[in-house]
Amino acid sequence: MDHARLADLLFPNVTRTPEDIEALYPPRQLPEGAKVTRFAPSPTGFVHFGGLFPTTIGERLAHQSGGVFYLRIEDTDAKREVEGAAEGLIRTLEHYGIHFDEGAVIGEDGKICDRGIYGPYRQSQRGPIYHVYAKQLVALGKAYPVFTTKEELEAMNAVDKKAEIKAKDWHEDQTAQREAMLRAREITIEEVEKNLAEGNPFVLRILADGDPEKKVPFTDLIKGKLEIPENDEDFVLLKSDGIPTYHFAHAVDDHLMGTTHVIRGEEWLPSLAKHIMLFRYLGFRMPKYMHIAQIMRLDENGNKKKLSKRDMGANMDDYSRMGYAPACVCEYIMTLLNSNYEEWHMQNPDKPYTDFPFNIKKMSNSGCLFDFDKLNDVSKNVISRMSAEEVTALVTAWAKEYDPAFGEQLAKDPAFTTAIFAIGRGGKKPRKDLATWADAKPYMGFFFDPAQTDAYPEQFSSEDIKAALVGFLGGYDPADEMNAWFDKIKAVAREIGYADDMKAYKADPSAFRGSIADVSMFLRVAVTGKLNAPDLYTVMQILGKDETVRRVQSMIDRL
RNA sequence: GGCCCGUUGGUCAAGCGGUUAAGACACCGCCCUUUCACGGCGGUAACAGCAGUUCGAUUCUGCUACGGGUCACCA
Repeated sequence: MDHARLADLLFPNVTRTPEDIEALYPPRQLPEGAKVTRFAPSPTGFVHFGGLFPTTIGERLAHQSGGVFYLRIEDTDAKREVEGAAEGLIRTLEHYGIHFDEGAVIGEDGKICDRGIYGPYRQSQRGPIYHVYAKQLVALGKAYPVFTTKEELEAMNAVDKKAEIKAKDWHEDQTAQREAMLRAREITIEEVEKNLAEGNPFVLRILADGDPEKKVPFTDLIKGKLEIPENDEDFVLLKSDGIPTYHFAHAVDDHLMGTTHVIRGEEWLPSLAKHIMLFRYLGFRMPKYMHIAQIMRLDENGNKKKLSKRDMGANMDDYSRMGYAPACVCEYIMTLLNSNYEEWHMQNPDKPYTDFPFNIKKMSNSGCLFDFDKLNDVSKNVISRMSAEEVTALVTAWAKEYDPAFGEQLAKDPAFTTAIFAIGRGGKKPRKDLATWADAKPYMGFFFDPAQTDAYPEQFSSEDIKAALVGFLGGYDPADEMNAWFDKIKAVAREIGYADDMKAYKADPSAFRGSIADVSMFLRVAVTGKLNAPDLYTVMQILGKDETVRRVQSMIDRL
């Protein structure tokens, strides 16, 4: 077989050499130790939690080391591509504070364009580059074409390959595949010419020289020392439309773009042998790899499953809908990423997570379960540290989108809303009422509208309650300091036979009709409509005299 | 089914041959408290199993079990 001739036959239009291409991609001028990482999504949908995870690692590693973090769009499968997905991906990532130094970006016209000199950053636009390397491999005798007729191709596209194999016996299928592969290798130059003349499409397959009995040592930055069986599968390099497969594009792009660290899910581990082979054939130096464990979820049977796109809690846009602040989600991700993050954060409560010295060694090598309880806890802490102004702005923005009527109320008087969120905020022990913005309404919605009123517990008579409320109204003076205000409530309690001192009440409950706690509750329900609410004195202060009196009077009227 | 990866409490996890096996979340109890939220104190709860190496294994090795992943002209 004349490989050079075959190469010319297969790629008549490719005139450049790999050297020509290399010249276009000069080595990056970066400080010692700087890492170059990338996020390389296929534009087939939204960003999901399992994707944000490795992305955050890449971003941290690059920016922490003074390196480059870039975005490359792996749009090599036109069939699966979703219109507008790439733009959505970029916007979502931006929302979570992930910024790219280079790569595909959204231009001023809202369309995707390239920024940086290592592009193009969309694989669909890199066809000619891949073909140069493909031609080289053919010329070297390391790749060969496999032709199919158009009819065969259509038939292949029609069946679900994976389902088909699943139905078959694995062993039988693999033996058949192996035989077909060996046969395909024997193609002659005459057959190639004939097929080409007939216009039959071909895929380019690698000629694998590996022996799976032999293991090659490989060090993964997370998994540690691994033993990878050599690849003996003639996997596809170029599909029949001339577009590369992931494997081929990965080798060419990450080499040319100067990626130093590839961060990807551990589902890629089984194809690592292919990549090792490809880098060797191409004469490229391999980047370092980090294969990270998948985020898991629990299925109906209580078994762990990879968190995939369709799952609850997978779509990052769902978090926005649920009212999780990006800062909270990022914080949660950091706790999962590095086990010592929480400790660091407790010691540095005011520093942004980007100050945390992220360490690869501290990463877990087994898959963790997504835990909403933990997310909520982290989230409450993050929000409790925000200023009232910040909370007001974020809750209002969220509500305007997901609960417009409530959003209107919040926006009507920002000073009023801010005063509400200032309750118990600041200081050493801030309130932690909010895990999501959606928690705001049940927490403080009564300020705007005590629509639903909790019922008074049955053991209290309407007469007692009414007497307490009337008594309160009689002495109510909004100018009172908190102590004076509470003393008056105590006085009311005494008048109606309720204990004004909890110790006395607890010592002998039977001596009283109830306690000051109950009287406070009568008032709380009247004013807030709720059995539980933030500090009542402050609530009344914010509500103002007129509204407070109106609400208490309204309750009296209803009793 | 072959290959690969993994396995410390309900969850996330420290631990790198000798520890009373951290801590966080969740849960329970007590305290603080006019409710709630916060905070404080305490509690329940774990090295998948079996061999081997060793004076000594959670830690090293092997096997088994279980879980996960992968085996496309998808990434």
